[in-house]
Amino acid sequence: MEEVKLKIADMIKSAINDEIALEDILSKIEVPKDKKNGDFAYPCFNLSKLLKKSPVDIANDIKENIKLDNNIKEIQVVNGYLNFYVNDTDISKKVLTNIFNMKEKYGFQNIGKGQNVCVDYSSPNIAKPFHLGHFRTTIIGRAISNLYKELGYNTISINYLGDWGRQFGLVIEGYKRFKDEYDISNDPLHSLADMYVRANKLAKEDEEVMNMARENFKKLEDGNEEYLKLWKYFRDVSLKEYYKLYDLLNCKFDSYNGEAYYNDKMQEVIDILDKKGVLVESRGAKVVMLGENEPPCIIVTSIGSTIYATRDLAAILDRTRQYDYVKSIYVTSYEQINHFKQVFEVAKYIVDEKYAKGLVHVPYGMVRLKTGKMSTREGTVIYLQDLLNDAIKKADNILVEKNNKIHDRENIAKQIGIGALVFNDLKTSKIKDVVFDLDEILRFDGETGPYIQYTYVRTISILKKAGFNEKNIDINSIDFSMLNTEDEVELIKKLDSFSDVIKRAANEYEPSILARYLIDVASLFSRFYNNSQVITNDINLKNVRCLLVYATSIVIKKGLAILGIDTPNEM
RNA sequence: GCAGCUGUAGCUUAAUUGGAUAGAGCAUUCGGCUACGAACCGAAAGGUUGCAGGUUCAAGUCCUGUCAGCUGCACCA
Repeated sequence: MEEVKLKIADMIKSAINDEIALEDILSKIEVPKDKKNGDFAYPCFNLSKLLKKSPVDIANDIKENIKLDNNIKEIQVVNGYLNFYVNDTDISKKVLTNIFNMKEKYGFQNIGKGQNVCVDYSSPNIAKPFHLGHFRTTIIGRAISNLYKELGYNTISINYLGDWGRQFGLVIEGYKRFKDEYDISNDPLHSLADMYVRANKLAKEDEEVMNMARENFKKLEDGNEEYLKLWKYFRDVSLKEYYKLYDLLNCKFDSYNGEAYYNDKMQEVIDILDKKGVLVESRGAKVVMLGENEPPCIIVTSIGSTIYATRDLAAILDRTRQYDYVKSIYVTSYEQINHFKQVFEVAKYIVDEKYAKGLVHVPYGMVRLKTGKMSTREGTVIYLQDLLNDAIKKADNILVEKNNKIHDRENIAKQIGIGALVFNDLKTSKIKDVVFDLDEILRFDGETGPYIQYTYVRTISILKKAGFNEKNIDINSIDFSMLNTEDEVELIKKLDSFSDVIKRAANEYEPSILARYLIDVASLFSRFYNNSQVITNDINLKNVRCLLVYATSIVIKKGLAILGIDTPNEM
């Protein structure tokens, strides 16, 4: 449809004697909200002053003078709008043939030409269980990474583990004091987290404990063998638990280089800033001054230690060398907006302009409970594993109830349960806070992941029953004019906009655009499915409708895959 | 206090970036399984887009003010 839009712009331009740039016309052409107003519309109001005529007269003039080609079926003038109706059979043929030829490549656009894009997401702090907050960055980050892959970029998924910092002094302190009270091998992360919480509490009450924690971390930094061994143990058991979850969620990372990895790479950052003369002393710390009324970015603290900003800068420098990225995306909650603003500002002193320009922070809203913020100390954290178990169990119960002939129930229950959770997190604008509501998250009907999965299952179920085999299809013998119901035409036009949607979702770092698109596709398909018989005695009609069903199945499967959601073959 | 984000139907939300009658899902009421899978489809009802001004042919969208919630604001990450 994009090229039709271009043609329309061209027609309008010649009809009004070239007074306006093609670009301006093109940018004004819109897709009407109501399909009764056609496939494209051009509002003539802004021409009114220029041409000194009423919008309606202008529209009528254009209509008189325009030279149509056969892409356009009809033009109508309504209230100063010029409404264009495209030739549906043309579109159907183009779209379905395209999908049929491209198959699962449909939607791919090689805009990136293999250039590297880093996506930094998930990044849990080790020695703590994975909770709902980590889930959001993981799911959103992966979707963004997949979207950029679909645009021809080579994406590098980086899990920047929180595996270093003062907190480990406390973790070690807690471990030393309380380890005998726990069965660590059974549930290492909850045990460690609990010890940490207790040590944290002690340290707040007793300055002596805090001092010991500081000392612990200092020893760790200085390479104390016993503590290093302990740290490595914490990291290993943590990763082992995380891998289980990532496996379940089907998440893969290209790098697990966390903060510790940059421990020996920060001096260079300090040196560069120093050499450029932007590193100044302030209140005993070494900082880079930023705006007039803004706090400076602290690089070295007054007691001589580095800080998270320093590590982030070291990571940026390292990633320019390792990956030569055109874009480097950070997916974190909006709490860190100012932090990244600072870091990106300072990065201009450290890396080439092109790398500094490629830095993008993608903030998302926070998960909160009806009672307030999640808090480890209050014991009000929701652990992902528990939620996954709930969702999978619910899916399993429904499967038992609805489909007793199912083949691989255990696996399909996982696909559905997890699909529901993931989709739920991706369907709304990421910047909005989400209030945790178990009933809402575990809904399987309406605008949910399972609804879309279910629609997919119906598509392939039909194709199977119809004996559809894409290898036996002669696309040239298909009569596309038989797809003439409103349901069919609308569905086809929706399928056509898939690549547009991918592009928009990637540009705006907004997976919800794709998620909502898939709801539209599923909903349009369901309507078509309900109103029209696919398997009929009219072999030509059956063939062309099967092709539509097939195209729908491809788009849904591909779309869900980008969001990180599996498509079961039955459910 | 300063800055940023959010505010749309009872609830969860959309609106192609300034366009036509603000569009969905859930919940409620009603209708549809001897048609390819009812985790579905259809219909009804539900709106002063937080509030007040302004710009514009046109404002949920832009500007100013204001209210509410959230987040950040120097050595935690």
